[in-house]
Amino acid sequence: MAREVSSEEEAGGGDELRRGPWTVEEDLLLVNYIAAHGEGRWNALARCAGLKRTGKSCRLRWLNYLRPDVRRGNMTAEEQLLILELHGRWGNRWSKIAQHLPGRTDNEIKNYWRTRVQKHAKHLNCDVNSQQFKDLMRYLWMPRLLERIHRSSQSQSHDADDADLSVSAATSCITSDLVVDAHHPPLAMADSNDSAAMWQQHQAPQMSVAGAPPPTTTMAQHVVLPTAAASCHQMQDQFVCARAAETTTCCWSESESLPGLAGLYYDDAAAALPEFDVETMAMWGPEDDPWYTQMLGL
DNA sequence: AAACCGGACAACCGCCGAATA
DNA sequence: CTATTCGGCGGTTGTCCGGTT
Repeated sequence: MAREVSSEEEAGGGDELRRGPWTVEEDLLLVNYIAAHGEGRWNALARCAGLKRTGKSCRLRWLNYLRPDVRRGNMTAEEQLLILELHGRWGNRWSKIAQHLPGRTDNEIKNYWRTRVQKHAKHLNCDVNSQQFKDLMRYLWMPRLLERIHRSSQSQSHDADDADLSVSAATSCITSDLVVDAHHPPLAMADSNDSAAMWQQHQAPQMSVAGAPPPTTTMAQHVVLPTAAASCHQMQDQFVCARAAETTTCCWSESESLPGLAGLYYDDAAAALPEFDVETMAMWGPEDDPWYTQMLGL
């Protein structure tokens, strides 16, 4: 947030390096200099631009705030889902996660995680890195986000022309490369190890409906899903199928703390998490309250 | 109206590896 | 080869602001 420079600050500035919030004048200096000369060599840039800031400070200000492609505002459901998903894979690799959310900075994602996700872990009185909390995210919050994405894309799909635009640019860029196959990992993602691991996590529980023949393993109908919404539809459908099946053989989490949880759907998961308070499970705001109420049959 | 509190986010710090002199 | 500089990253702190008491 830029603010006016106080008279004291101007008087006492001298050759001292400035710290604290950036002013409008500093922002203009930095933006204009980068527009004329490009970014990089930040220490020299800071000197040449006449900024009494460290090169590091200039770089951070540019990357996190001034860059024209920085996205601001609330995280979309798609972005939240991706953050949960990618954090589950990579942990606190914020810059790596940010690479998959165009326009979002590592700092913003880190702040989001700390202020939103960790806050809820604290309210639930469980460690954010615990398997219990991870299961909660995976079986309650992520399906919930999927549901919201699905619902919003359904409602927008009535506007046929705008259907694809309903998905944020952020996640559509990322998941456009997801190649979903009923029995094979995604074929095209950033790196093969990650894609295989992510596929395992996205894979639906293997179902074995009583009396039904086991699913064929020769099915190889690759479906290229062009948008995040499409891949979420697939995942959502898999959740629903899993729930519909009378008996399930789970292949998701092998949680020791919640051994029966893997592969369950909302109500099952809620029943398996009796230690959590209903109110504190409401992660996504007041609009989710009715959903939680319904979920728990209250 | 003022004090207090907590959430959100901007900014800084320390460390590390890569690049360069 | 070594020392220094630079850029990137993750953790932490500081600041602002709105809500509550």
